This record gives sequence, structure tokens and C-alpha cells, in this order.
Amino acid sequence: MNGSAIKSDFIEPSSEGHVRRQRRKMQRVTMMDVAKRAGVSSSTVSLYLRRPEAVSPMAGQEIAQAIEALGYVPNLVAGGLAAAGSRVVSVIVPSIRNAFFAETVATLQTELAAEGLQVMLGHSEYSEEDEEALIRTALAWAPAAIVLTGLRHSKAARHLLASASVPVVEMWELGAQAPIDMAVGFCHTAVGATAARHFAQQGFTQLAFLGARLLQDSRAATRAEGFAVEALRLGLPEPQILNHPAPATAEAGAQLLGRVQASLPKLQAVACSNDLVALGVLFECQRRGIAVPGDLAVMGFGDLSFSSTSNPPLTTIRPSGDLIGREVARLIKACTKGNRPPGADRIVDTGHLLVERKSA
Amino acid sequence: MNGSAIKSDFIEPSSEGHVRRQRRKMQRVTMMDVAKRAGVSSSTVSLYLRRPEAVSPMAGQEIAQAIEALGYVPNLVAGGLAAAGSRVVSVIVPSIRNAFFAETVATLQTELAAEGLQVMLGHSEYSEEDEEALIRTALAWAPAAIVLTGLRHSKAARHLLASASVPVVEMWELGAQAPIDMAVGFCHTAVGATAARHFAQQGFTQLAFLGARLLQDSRAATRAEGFAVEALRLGLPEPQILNHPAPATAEAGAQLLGRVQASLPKLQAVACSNDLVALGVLFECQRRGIAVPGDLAVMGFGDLSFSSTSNPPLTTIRPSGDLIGREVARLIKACTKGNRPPGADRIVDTGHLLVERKSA
DNA sequence: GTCTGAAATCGTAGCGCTATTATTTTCAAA
DNA sequence: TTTGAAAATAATAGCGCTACGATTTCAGAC
Repeated sequence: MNGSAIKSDFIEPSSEGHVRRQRRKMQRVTMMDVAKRAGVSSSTVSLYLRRPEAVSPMAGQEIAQAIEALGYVPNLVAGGLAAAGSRVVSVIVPSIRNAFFAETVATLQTELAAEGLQVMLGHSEYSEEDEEALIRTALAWAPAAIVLTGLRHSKAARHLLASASVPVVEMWELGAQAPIDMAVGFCHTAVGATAARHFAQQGFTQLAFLGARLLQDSRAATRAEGFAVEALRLGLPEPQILNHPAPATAEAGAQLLGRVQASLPKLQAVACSNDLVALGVLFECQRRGIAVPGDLAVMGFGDLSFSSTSNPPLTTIRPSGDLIGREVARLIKACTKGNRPPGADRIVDTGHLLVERKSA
Repeated sequence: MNGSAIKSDFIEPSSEGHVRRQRRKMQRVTMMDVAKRAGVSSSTVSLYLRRPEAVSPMAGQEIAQAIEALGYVPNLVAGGLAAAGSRVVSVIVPSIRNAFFAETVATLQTELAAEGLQVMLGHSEYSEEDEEALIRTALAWAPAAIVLTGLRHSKAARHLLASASVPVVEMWELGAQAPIDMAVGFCHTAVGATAARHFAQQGFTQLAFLGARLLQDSRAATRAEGFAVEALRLGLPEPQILNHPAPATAEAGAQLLGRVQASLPKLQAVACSNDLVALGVLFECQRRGIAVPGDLAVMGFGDLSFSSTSNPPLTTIRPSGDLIGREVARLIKACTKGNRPPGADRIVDTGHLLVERKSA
């Protein structure tokens, strides 16, 4: 069309025939726009955003006004690239449907948000393979830290994490295995043992452990094992461990009680892998006219919100999911501020607490 | 200092005295490293990663091998900047501790992960102000979409969202108000009405609604209102609405039953804002020797996992949190693929379902 | 007046990748 | 062979920001 007409005032120096590239740019307001309007350079705007006290009050005010007027929202993607690291914390849990992890994630998110850190969430559905894929994606965001659940991960995942120099926190489990980097949690074997001892102290000898998804949920399996081992150590007959293949729900608990009643008529006490399972047991006992704790003592794990109100109120073990969240946040905040905790402080044992109520 | 001494073999064209800047670069493996090792240009690697079928099988194999050997993880931050948009979906819920939202977020996350989209999570704790701050941060990530809970947001938030050209999905609520962009959910007024009609059909006249945090949780408040309005419309006496200031738990339900029993001795039926509250009511009824549904009919909301197993099994209304998650994901996927649904399809009503069991 | 140092501000070079255009290679048809 | 189009690959210019060093400003000391 206008092949011959060339805009006269446009001289292209050292031209090699390059055409001005037309790139679909974001139509968003940039830092440069703010700078222009405030009558300063973009460096000053950037500085103001990161350390307002380093900019003169007058310039600061101009900039603040420009930001407000233009509705400027900084582009953290660009910032992350320039600063070689984003303000994202990747959190990978087995399932957010699980009230334990929901509690931890909620606390963690609140704590981290105060420091300007974002939580990116992933759930592995108890699959090591899925977890590895999630870790890979997480790493692609150059996160400030990665939070994983438990100490068991695929070999490739460990390798990936080790070679990336990112703070890693493993939570909700402490044990024989050394963490990749840092860990916040408690020993599940000890939890099982606490339950066993509590039953033993009350003179019960016929025990069972009712679990759900024990094959997938290695932490629940560890509690079951700790329970059985401690019972044996105390000279009791070996407790039977029952497993329900579906997720830990009240429904699973009710069914498990049915099964255990059929196979062990002399049963005196059951430890459950989860308060929801224990709740199901309580319901089923009511239906069958089994008195709790008279005929059967029932113990849960988790101290969920309903456990203090049930009939009878549930004796359970509290893992303090919120405390774990808080401690994980503390470690991450220390790392992002440059003072990585020394050796021993990189492992935090949040312990567990036996909450004695009426069911056992 | 070194004004006169110039390194002889270094000729700086059009020098203005610039010194070579030393910048702490990320020590991570870049696409360039992969390209070098595979003997191709970085463009080809980029192309291979996005459209493998566009590069020759031989080159593809070389690249794949190099990626494997070097343990290359693409930098999505850089990619997001270059492509002017990240593969992040920001999801903001009032509380992840709430089983409803946990269910939705979990489903959403699974669905979106299949498309290579990441979920970034935020929770507003039922505060419009916090939500606004979260939206601001979310926008800073140039997200592929933003998911909010409910239709009520601060004015500034609406403005922010409207001026950013990002797909926005509001979920868990449908009503008179038009959504900002898209919406997936159901009408809470209708839920309340369904509960009222169910009670009316059974001949109950003395009704009450037991809610928690009604001042913060506008959706629960809407259900309560819908319940009361429908009861009046059916010619029943106005139901009393009781509110508990703490979060919706079984404990709150138990306390509310105490209060309502004291003030309304002739009470026949209660609708609860949440299954957990209803569970607490059930527990308290057992303790007080109130037969359910004989002396008092109890209805919940949510159809949580324990509701089918309780004593008696809980009659409740199922909102289908997973369906909401699935539909939200569908809308977002359509948007990222460039085919934004037309007008009417941008609002999806997932409805609600009365689940009749034994408690009412 | 000049000098000095601290405070404030600015200019520039990337961060690692993608989009776009440019170039080379391939290969069937002429 | 030559040729032309299609396929494959390469070169280049940013994306919007931050880090770093350079430059300017402005008191107070001499």
C-alpha cells in the first residue's frame, strides 16, 4: 500500500534492514509509567517500592500518588526474574481435604502472607510419582522455599531438590531418616506408643488398631506399627491392625468396627488412625449398644473440632497442626531473611499431646 | 583512578566508560545450556518444549537427552514474563479449613494441573479488606485466571478486577447480583427455602435456624434469610435465627441447641448453617434425651463425610463442592484456550440437593 | 569560596525465556 | 540438474523489573 512512502523523520542507524518488531505487549501500567508521572526515574520507583525510607519524602509522595492515580500493580513475574528468585512458597500436601493439612496450610499461609510470600499449593494424593511432578513444577517457579509432607519421596525428587539450592522443609513427620534440609513435625511411632501405653495403664490387653488407607498413608502406618510394637514391649498380646482401603472417614470407622467385632469378640480397646474414624466407631457402638468406654475404649488421633463434643467426648492425640504451620513459617522466614538456622535448629519436634477425655 | 590505562585488547565501541557489570546470576541450568549440549539453538529448545512435533525427531531426541542429562527445569518465571502471562490460577477462599472449600479447591487443583496450570492459594478469613489485598497480589502475578468466593467484594477489588483483563470466576454463590465476569454456584436463598419447605411438608410450625458467624459469612446469612422468608410465605410463624459468634463447629451447634431450648421450648425443627453445627446439635440432643427426629427434627447443610453415618443419619442439603470445582475448571480451561464462553454460559448453576435421611 | 561525604537519584545491563521474523535445509516435482 | 515450497532451525528483540554502580545534590567543614 504505502511501500514508497517512508516517514521522513525516522532515520534508522546502522540499519541492516531490520523491521520494527510488533510485539503484543501487555497493556498494563508499568513502573515506567508511574515514574514518568511522578517525574522520577523508574529506578527510584523500584527503590520506593522495596525500601520507601530510602527515597525522599517528597519523591515518595509523588510516586505514591502516581501509583494510586494509575492503579499500578507491580509485575511480580518480572520482579522475580530480575531478582533471580520469586516470593513464592510451594506447599505440597497429600490432600487438602484432610483437616490436618488444611489447618497447617491455613496457618502457614497467614504467617507467610505477612512477609509478602505467596503460597502455591499442590496435592499429591499420596502418590510419590505425582509428588515428583509437583516438585518439578514447583522448582520451575524459582520458589523462595518448598514445603513437603513427610520424609518419604522418590529418589528423583530428592535429587531434584538437593541440586536446586532452595530451602526445603518436610513437615508432619520426624523419624530415623534425616530430612533433605529442614523438618518440622513429630514422631508417629511415638504417637502409636503413647496410645498403647494409655490402654496398658488402664489394664486393657485385647487391643486393635483401626486404620484407613494404610498402604498409601505411611504416617498412619507408622502410628499403627508404633502402637503394635509398644504393646508387645509391654507384654501384651499382639494387637490386630485392620485396614480400610478408602479414605479415613466416619463411614470407614463404622465398617471397621463391624469387622473387628466379628473377628475379635473379646476386644477391649481400639486406637484409630484418625478422629473421623473414631467418630464412626462411636456411632457404630451406639447402634450396636456397645458402651464406650465401658465395653470398648476408643482413642482417636487429630483432636478435630468435633472431638470434644461427641458422646462420649473423644480421648485423642493432638498433633498441633497449627503449631507445625507456624514453625514451618518461622524457618522459611529465617531463610528468606538470610539467616538460615544452624544444624540442630533445622529440625523442630512439635511433639504430640494425649488429650484424655471420656472415650478411653 | 584508571582514567588512562585501558585494557589493550578490549575495544569498547562508543564507550562512555561503562564497566562490565558483575551480576550474581542464578547458577541454575538454562535453556542455553541445553541448547549447547544438544547442538541446536535455544529457539529450537524452546520450540521443542512447547510444540515437540514442530522439531525434527533427531533434534528432539538430542534435546530430550540433554534435558535429562543436565536435569534442566524450565524457568516459568522467565517464560511468564516473555509470554506476557503466567500459568497460574489464583484462588481466594474465605477459609481452607472449611471442608466445603477444601473440597472445591482440591478438585479444582487436580483439574487445572492436568492443563499445566498452577493454583496459588489465598484465604481472606471472611474479610473484604484482606480479600482486596489478596486480589492485588494475585494480579501482580499476571495470572491466567482468578477465582473468588461469593459475589460480595470491596469496590476497589471490583475495580481492580474489571480493569485487569483477566478471567474472573466467582464461585459458591449465585443470586440477584451480576457476577464480575463468570460465576459457578447456586442460590443460597433457595437452599434456605428448601429446608423450610421440607419442614413445612412434615407439618412442623415451630422452626429455628442455627447459624455461626452469620455476620461474616454472608452466604450462611442468606440461607438463614431464605429459610425465614419461605417459612413466612408458607404461613408459618417467623422462625427464630440464632447466631454463634465463633466458627461453625460441633461445639457451636451444641451451645446453640442449649440456647434455643431455653428460649423456645415448643421448638419442633431446626435448620443448621452447616453439618458440623448439626452434628453438635445431634450430640447435645443425645445428652439431653431429646429424640431426633421424634422430639426435634434436625437438618444440616453440606453433606459432609460423617453425615451419612451419624445417629440418626443426618438429613442435609448437598451443595456439590466438587462439581463447583469441576465447572470452575472447565470455564478457566476454555478461557486459556481462547474460547471464552458466550454470555449465558458464563453463569453455571450447580443447584442443590436435599438428601433425606433420618434426622428430619 | 572550595572540598568532602552522605543522601538521593539515575542509567544501564541483564534475568531466562518466547514471539516473530529471517535464514537454511530438505525434498518432491519439473 | 534446477526450482520452489515446505520444513526445520536460527537470530533477534524485547517482556518489566531489580541490582549495581555512577552521578547529582546539598549540607557542613575548612
